[in-house]
Amino acid sequence: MSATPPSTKTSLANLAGHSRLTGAHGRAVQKGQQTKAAIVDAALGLATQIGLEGLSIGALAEVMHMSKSGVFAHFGSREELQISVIREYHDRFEHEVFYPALEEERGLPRVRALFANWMKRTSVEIDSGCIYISGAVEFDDRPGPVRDALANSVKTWLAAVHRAVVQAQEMGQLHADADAHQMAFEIHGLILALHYEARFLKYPGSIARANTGFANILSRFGHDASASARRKSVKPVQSIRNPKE
Amino acid sequence: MSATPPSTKTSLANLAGHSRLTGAHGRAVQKGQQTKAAIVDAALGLATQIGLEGLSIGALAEVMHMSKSGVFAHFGSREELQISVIREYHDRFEHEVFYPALEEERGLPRVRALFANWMKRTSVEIDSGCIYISGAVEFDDRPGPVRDALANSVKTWLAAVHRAVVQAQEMGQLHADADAHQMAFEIHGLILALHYEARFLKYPGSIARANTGFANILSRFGHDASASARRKSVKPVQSIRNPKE
DNA sequence: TGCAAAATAGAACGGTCGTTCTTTTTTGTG
DNA sequence: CACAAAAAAGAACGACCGTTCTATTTTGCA
Repeated sequence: MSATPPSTKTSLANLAGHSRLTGAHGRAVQKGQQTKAAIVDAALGLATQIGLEGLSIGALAEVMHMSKSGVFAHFGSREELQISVIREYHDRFEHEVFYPALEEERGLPRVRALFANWMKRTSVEIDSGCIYISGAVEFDDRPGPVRDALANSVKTWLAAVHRAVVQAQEMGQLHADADAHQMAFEIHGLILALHYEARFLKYPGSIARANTGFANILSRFGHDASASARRKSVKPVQSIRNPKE
Repeated sequence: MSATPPSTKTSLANLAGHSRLTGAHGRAVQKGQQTKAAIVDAALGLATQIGLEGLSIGALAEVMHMSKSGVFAHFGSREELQISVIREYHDRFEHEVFYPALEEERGLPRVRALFANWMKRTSVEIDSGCIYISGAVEFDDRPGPVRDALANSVKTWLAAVHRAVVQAQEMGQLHADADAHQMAFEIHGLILALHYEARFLKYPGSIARANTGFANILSRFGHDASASARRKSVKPVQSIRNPKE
């Protein structure tokens, strides 16, 4: 929560490149970006614990040993701070979960790697909290740029999972007529149930259950073992087909 | 969100029965309980939308066309108000989801009914929000009586689902060696994924996916079709067995 | 080293929050 | 109808919030 490098690209300050030095009047920009990155880092730590909505500039300033206005000046608004936090989280998620999985070969191995990395991260977040989950609840029906940033970030990730499943299908490692969206949905559910039951309810064994659930999903959508009765999984349950949504 | 009857038992006011009339000095209690129930009803409506933490006495007073202190006096603290809301939600959930399913016969039919009723309610909550989900995020790591009330309520419900699954096992309608906790976990995941993807991401088709997922689970844990290769579902994935949690 | 620009601090603002008091109104029954 | 108890209103509190404005300090190149 604090060992990460400054990561330069914090946000929309230096639009035109010049990757360092020279502002309009030949002036270097450095210290600002640096402390801003440190602030975002601390803010991310706070936000994962108490949520993006709970994140207050006063508390953040205290953690940073700075004045409220000093912190505030870096962002110009609380919303921009929240968005910066989301961007930072997105980047870290990408580097910890997504990119490493790309080094596994396309198809089932990559799908497994994506889930394994996701699980690793979620296991940590059982203690720390997860912005993608708490943020979803906080910005459920609160439109605006923060919600958009959050939703886009999540959608990008879920699309990556879906894409990996489709690739596994194309390579003949999963049933060709299986529904990749269905599989991604069920995997997402496992992660959410893990987070809920382990972090909130403190149920032991949740991590093992999520892993087992993933194996169960693979064994149903894969066509190795026992591909007998059901293809394309099963029809929806008879009784409830709510026309809504 | 407002058509429900007063439901008398609001909370810890009239401990000793006398189901109506006569306080300590031979005085009837009526108007108070009545408006208190109305306040809780309105509070529940607000809390499902903006969360238990977002629920403010000022906003609630405005909705009720009352003064802040007038509303406050009924609860004595914000925490007690939140707990009252949780109790009210618990009762409604019980009456809409749990009790009706008890009229189905023990075993698989009751499991199906529980899930169907749960889905019906969740489908509504895609628009309104759900306290069990938002509250879990808000009180993740915030100990206290509110968290306890919420967690106990959820645990009661999840235990009921688990019990129904075990009964279906005992009646030979599911694999005897299947893990009932695993099945309950996966079902819970479907509901959470539905809520997340439909309410936050606005993905269409989520309801159908949750229903399909349930059918998939049944077809794996049930022993009718294709009970070939895997019993007790599958072993956890090899790579990640995090000792934590 | 001087000096402008950038970064930070400090004080104050209007607003909302939960809560506490005191006062007024409403209620229900003897 | 009277009258005490219950319910509701009203005003004020201290605390924190995001934000604005002005002053001070720090920074980094000429």
